[in-house]
Amino acid sequence: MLNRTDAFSGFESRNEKRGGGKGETMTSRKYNPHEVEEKWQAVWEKRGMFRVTEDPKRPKYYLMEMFPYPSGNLHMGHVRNYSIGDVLARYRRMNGWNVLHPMGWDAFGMPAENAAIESGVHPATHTDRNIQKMIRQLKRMGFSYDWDREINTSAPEYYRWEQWLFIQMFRKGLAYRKSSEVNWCQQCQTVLANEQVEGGKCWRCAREVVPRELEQWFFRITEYAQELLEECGRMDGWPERVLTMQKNWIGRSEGGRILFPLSDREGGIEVFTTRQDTLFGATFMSLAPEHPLAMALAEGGDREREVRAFIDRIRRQDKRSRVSEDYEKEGVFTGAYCTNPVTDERIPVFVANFVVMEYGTGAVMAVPAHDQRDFEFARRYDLPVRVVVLPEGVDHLAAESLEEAFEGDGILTDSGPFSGLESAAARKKITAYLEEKGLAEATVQYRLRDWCISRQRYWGAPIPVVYCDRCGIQPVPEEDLPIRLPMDVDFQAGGSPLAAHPEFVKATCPSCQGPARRETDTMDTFVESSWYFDRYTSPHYDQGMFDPEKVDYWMPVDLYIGGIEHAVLHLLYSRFYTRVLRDMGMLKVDEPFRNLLTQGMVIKDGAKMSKSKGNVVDPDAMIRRYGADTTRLFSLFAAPPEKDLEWSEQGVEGAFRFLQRIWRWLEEWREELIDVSPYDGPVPAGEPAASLYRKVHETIYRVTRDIGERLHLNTAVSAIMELVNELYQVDRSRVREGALERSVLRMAIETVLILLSPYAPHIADELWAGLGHEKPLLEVPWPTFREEALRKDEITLVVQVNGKVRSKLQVARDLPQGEIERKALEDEKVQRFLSGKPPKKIVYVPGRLINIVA
RNA sequence: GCGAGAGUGGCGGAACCGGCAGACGCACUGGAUUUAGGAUCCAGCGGGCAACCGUGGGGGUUCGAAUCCCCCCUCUCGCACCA
Repeated sequence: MLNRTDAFSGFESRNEKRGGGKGETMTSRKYNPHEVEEKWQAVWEKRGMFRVTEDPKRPKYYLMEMFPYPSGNLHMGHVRNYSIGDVLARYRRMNGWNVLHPMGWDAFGMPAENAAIESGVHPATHTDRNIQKMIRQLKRMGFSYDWDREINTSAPEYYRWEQWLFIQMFRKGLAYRKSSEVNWCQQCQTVLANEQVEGGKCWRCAREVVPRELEQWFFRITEYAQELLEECGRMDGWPERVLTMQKNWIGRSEGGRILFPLSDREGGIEVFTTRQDTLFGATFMSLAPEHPLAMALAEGGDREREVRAFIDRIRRQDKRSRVSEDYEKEGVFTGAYCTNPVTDERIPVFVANFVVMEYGTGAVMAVPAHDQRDFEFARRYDLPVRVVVLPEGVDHLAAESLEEAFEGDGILTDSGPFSGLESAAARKKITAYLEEKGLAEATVQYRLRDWCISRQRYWGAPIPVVYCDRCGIQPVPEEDLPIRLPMDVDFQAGGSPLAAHPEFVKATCPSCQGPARRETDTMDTFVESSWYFDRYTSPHYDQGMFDPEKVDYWMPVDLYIGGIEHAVLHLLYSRFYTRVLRDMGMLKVDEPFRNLLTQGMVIKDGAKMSKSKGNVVDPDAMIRRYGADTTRLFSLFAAPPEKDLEWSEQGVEGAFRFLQRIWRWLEEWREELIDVSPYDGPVPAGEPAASLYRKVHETIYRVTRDIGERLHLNTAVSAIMELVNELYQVDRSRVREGALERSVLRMAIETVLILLSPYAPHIADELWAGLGHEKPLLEVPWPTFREEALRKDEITLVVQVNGKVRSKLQVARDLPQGEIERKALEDEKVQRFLSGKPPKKIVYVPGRLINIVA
């Protein structure tokens, strides 16, 4: 363990013998972060400084960070995320905004339940204990949360409204039940979310996960696919990267559905294709092994056994390896044929391992000449290849000598009346032609699938429905909400504890009053996080999900900060939920998050911190050794927010040194400055006062812009450091003789403290109070800079010859161009590089440089 | 394969809209102070003796390019038999 005195050793001895040198004796205090931080945290709490209410007189600013799962341990990723948020929240407050900055707990989820299975501690107890621990950690970091708005998603007061909304969604058909294939762990006897399957294995017991067909609850997110996609194009406050990921995830393709009638029997096979222009080249059909017709077509024929064996084999294969890159394409002929609707040819129907049931119709028209997969398949099984699209400028392609499919658009050939058309036009015409015959329709296909929200787990919000043998699925009456999780459950039995709880399962049908069976699945935890930002606006409201007036005042969130790992799931679900609530008349906004900041990971030794790599840095240890201010400061200074941050112990030392440097400077100057008021006027006459004054205003300008506009939190720290370096250059004797007024010096150090306060609020408040101030810095207005202080009377002009810097000129800011040119040409160094030749051209950029072209 | 982002000293990173490359910090070196320093303060710190050369490599536009354009290389992330 680190020794606390290590960090302070410099002070211990220094303090003993301070006071000599400059003829003064003062008892100086050493910087003890713990003392300072705990003191100020208590003051802030006592003043209730972080509480916020609606205020029509001030502009609102809703800033939040993604809430954590209460694991019981704050990690560096949290520290970074919340430090970024806290700087911005404090900055906005000091600039006059009414800032909502809440925190809560994404409290449902598997880890608590797994802990219960292993240790016997109830998930609720486990979760509450963890929350208490993390609250202490967050408070110890000094984050400015309004704790009165704390949300715990596992509280019945919260999930009650989630159940309520579920019922509304059920009534509108937005929540529905269907059979689907899910990840099933045989060891744990439960469904696993996709993100809980690691490399095809259960993340807990490492047993192979198998697909299993189960009835599940879904939310109809696909209903909003088009709107969710379109809005991506207008969300200028989100990183392009995230929008692209969402667009890809939604995955819109325009195409058509085409019916291939079956030969020798009733019915047909419907395919989805984006390449209607290649229809004349479709020489066989491929079905997914899961396709209902796959087995049906083979049944009774001589290929039945072979087809069954193939389908069984493929379906047993792990889904993951089935979609891997090196998966070899194979298939089996079903013995059946269908008819190409434009050529009237009989084409064989295959079952192919690379066709997936989940996309389109689970059936693909195979065009080997123009699709690489079909091409490989055709070569392997010796199926005909027919070229029907020629690349621009090519008038013939021999199918036999083709080495790969031509997948581009081109000019149609061998396509009956459509030959000669361009691909794009042909797609439309061929679809229209078949539409008339009732064999096709133009459709849009999305990759996005409906959101499966049921989980066969205990620690989640119960889905509020009952099953009645007579009346079917019945939503629970609203007055019976919340459907509470029973506490007396057995976790050791395996399987879902709710299903094994007879009193929970036993229910009455709200329709016929007869006996019914309660749903024992719980909701995906992503459901809770899809609306918690609405709930923060009125967390104790008990008449509905949230108070309509308050939600209208605060929403949308002005800035949302979190990790990129939620780029699709959580952020897409929240966007969906916001629209559902809007369409129910409960919200007036379309989008929940106006601006999104995705912060980078915290890494150590080049890798993400993880227990298995043994490179975890514990925030508690950092606080113990350096304090919260240093921990915050380093995590903000070492990299810009969006980039990954390499944790460096030496870097942390540097941040700690910087804070000590400010502390020490004030120790040395306090007596000189204690009775002085800060200078508050125009640029003072005479040096060094004017220079220091300018530096102060330049710093205000830079820090304000870096935090407020550019979100470059790291460079703002650099700017403050520069100002502090400048303060260390101040010559005490010049102050004594009056060349540098004490008031200017006082203004400078006060500015340092104000600008620093969002980053290191405790030490800033301590030193601020030490200067005699009563109010904490959070209640002090942010300083403004004077324009005229940024304009220097005398500027350094760069002099280039042929684009290379050769000299510099000190000139008056408003010196006319002619004068400047004359001075530049007279310059000795310039003359050397001109070697007597007259300049061909002179480029003058006012205030910046002059370039002489020889 | 497709899409996005990135490549700058020994390291983390600055450099706004094309105008002094390397701010600030770390590491390192020297000095001061000190019984001592792994503390503090001050100074130095891309390469090269120099002319000069330097922002992944090559070309281009421009008076002038880390920044804009074209080609290539490398890395990171996302998607990926999507029909």
